[in-house]
Amino acid sequence: MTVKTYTIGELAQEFDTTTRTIRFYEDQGLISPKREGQKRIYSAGDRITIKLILRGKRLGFSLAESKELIELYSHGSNNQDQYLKVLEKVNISRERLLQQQADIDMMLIELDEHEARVKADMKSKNKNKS
Amino acid sequence: MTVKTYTIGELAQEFDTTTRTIRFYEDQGLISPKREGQKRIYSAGDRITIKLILRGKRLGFSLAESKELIELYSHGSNNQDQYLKVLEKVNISRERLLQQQADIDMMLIELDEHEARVKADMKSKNKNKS
DNA sequence: GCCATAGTTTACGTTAACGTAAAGGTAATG
DNA sequence: CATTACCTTTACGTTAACGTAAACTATGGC
Repeated sequence: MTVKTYTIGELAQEFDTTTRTIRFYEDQGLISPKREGQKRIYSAGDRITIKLILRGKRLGFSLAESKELIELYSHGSNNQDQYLKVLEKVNISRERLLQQQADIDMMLIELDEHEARVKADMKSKNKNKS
Repeated sequence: MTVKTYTIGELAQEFDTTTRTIRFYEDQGLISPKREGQKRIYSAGDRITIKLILRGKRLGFSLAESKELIELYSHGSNNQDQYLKVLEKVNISRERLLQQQADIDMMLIELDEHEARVKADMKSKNKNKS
C-alpha cells in the first residue's frame, strides 16, 4: 500500500492557514517535504509537525521554541550528557505549561465573575423600569 | 491614610520587565499613571493592569487583546446592546482559554511520554555496559 | 560642588511571522 | 486550445513589541 501524502493546499485548508505560512515553516527548517517534480509532497509526519507548530502557536510559542521541542522529540539522546539536557528541557517546558495552566485558571474565574456581575447589573436595571 | 503608590522602577523590578516596556504600555493607552512633577506615579490599579497585561502575554495575547479584556472589565455595560456584546466577548475569550487548556493537557502528556521513553532508553543502554 | 542613581523625552533600530505581488510552470477540463 | 485551478520562486512590505542610544532633569549622599 502506498503511503498517504498531502499537497500544500490540502494542509493549508485543513489547518486553516495559508500556503505561504507552510512554506515559511520549511524555510525555517521545521519541515522538509519531498518533491514530485516541482511540487511539494507532505508525509503524515510532516502533517503532524505542522499540527505541533500550530498548537504551539496557540500557546504563544515562537517558531524557534516549537522547533526545539520538535527536535527534542525526534532526536533520541545518545550520551549521559545529552540525556540530562533532554530531561532539563522537558522540565523547563513542563513548568512553563503549568504556569500557563495557572494563568488560564485565574482568567477563567475572572471571566465568570465578570459575567455574573454584568448579569446582576442588568437585572437590577430592569427592575427600575417598572 | 495615603494610598500606596509605585515608581516605574519598582514595578519593572517586581514584574521582571523593563521601564521601557511599562512606558510602552502607557503609549498604547493601557495605563495612565499620575504625575508628580515629571515622574510617573503608579497606583494599585495601574499595577494590577500591568499584571494582567503580563499574564496575557504569557498566554500569547497581543497587547490589543489584553486591552480589550481590560476595558471589558472596567466599562460596565450601559444598554441591552452593549450587554449582549459583553457577554459575547466573554464567551469568545472563554472558548479560547478552553482551547488552550486542551492544548496544554496534550503537551503535558507528550512531555511525560517522551521523558519516560528517554529514561527507558537510558536504562537499556546501561544494561549493555556490564 | 560633584557624583551616582533614577527618572524623563525623542527617535531610530530590530526581530518574528508572515502578507502580498509579480511572473511563471503544469495539468485537467470544457 | 484556452481557461481555470494549483503549484512554484523571488522579493519587497508590514506589524507588534519592544531595544537601544542620546541628551537632559532631579535628588540624596559624601
